[in-house]
Amino acid sequence: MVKEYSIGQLSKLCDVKVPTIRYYEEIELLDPPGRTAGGQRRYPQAARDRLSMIAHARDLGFSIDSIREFIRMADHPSAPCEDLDLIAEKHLSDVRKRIKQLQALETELTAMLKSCDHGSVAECRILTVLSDHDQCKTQH
Amino acid sequence: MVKEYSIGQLSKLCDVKVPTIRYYEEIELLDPPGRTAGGQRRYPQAARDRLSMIAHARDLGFSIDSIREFIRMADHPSAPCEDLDLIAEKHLSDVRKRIKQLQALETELTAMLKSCDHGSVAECRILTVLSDHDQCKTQH
DNA sequence: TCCAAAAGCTCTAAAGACTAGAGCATTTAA
DNA sequence: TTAAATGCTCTAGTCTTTAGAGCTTTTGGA
Repeated sequence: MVKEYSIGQLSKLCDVKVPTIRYYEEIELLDPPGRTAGGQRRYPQAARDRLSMIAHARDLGFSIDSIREFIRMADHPSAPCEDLDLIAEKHLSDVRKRIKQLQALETELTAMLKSCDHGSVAECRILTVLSDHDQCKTQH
Repeated sequence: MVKEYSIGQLSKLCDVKVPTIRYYEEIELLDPPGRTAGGQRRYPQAARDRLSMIAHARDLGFSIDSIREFIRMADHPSAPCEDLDLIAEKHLSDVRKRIKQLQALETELTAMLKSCDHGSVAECRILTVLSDHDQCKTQH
């Protein structure tokens, strides 16, 4: 007998709030699950995997649209190579851009913390760094 | 005579859309500027600096509320710097976590592209990577 | 088996951070 | 001087969630 999950169980397992799960169904990011005689949702294991993937990708900062592409990719592993290649490449460059931006941000935040040596705001460079783009250690 | 900017000039200089500038004024992130006889906004240099700071901070991922804190502290320069420090620290650890996650994803996407190179159909591991935390090269 | 509590259902509305459009007024530059 | 560009306010929409009201279904213990 196959294990099924209620929406609440899925919510806990994937750390996604119940209304969010219903929202994902509404925007067709999740397939509509089966229902009990009383109308309650019952999810198969596959739904758990997918929701977990969505949650993880969201956490990584991917847009819903990007996730739709991931899903499309995953659902058609036999699609022509060029198509897959193109989609993957687009996402890879996205990921790399994101990493670069975050590394720039890391550098700046580290510099801010270093210069903010628990003095008063008068000497705190966080505000200076934030106001003046030329002060940035990196481009973005 | 002091240089003043129209809202459109400010928009171009700071790369912030015109309605967004008005929105920032509405939520009191920007001081209401002076007006011409005809009622158009005219911004002093200081407004440009502030908007530039706000835009930069938003770009770095700070929330409006965090920015409010920065501004509040800028207006009270004798206050201790620790609060500001805390905000930056919180962001820094967040940023580092995200960098690690994305680097793991980059690895997977690169592998996918490689397997696509020989004209054969890629075995799509992206969904697995995204769903299964245990598969990740790094912790998060 | 019965019943209260927990969990689920739909629907509406809000939050945060913008963004777009309608319809009109003011500035600017040829 | 006059047409184009820009600005004004106001309303309403976007996207991704999240919360609440009011009702129904499930579940677990007596």
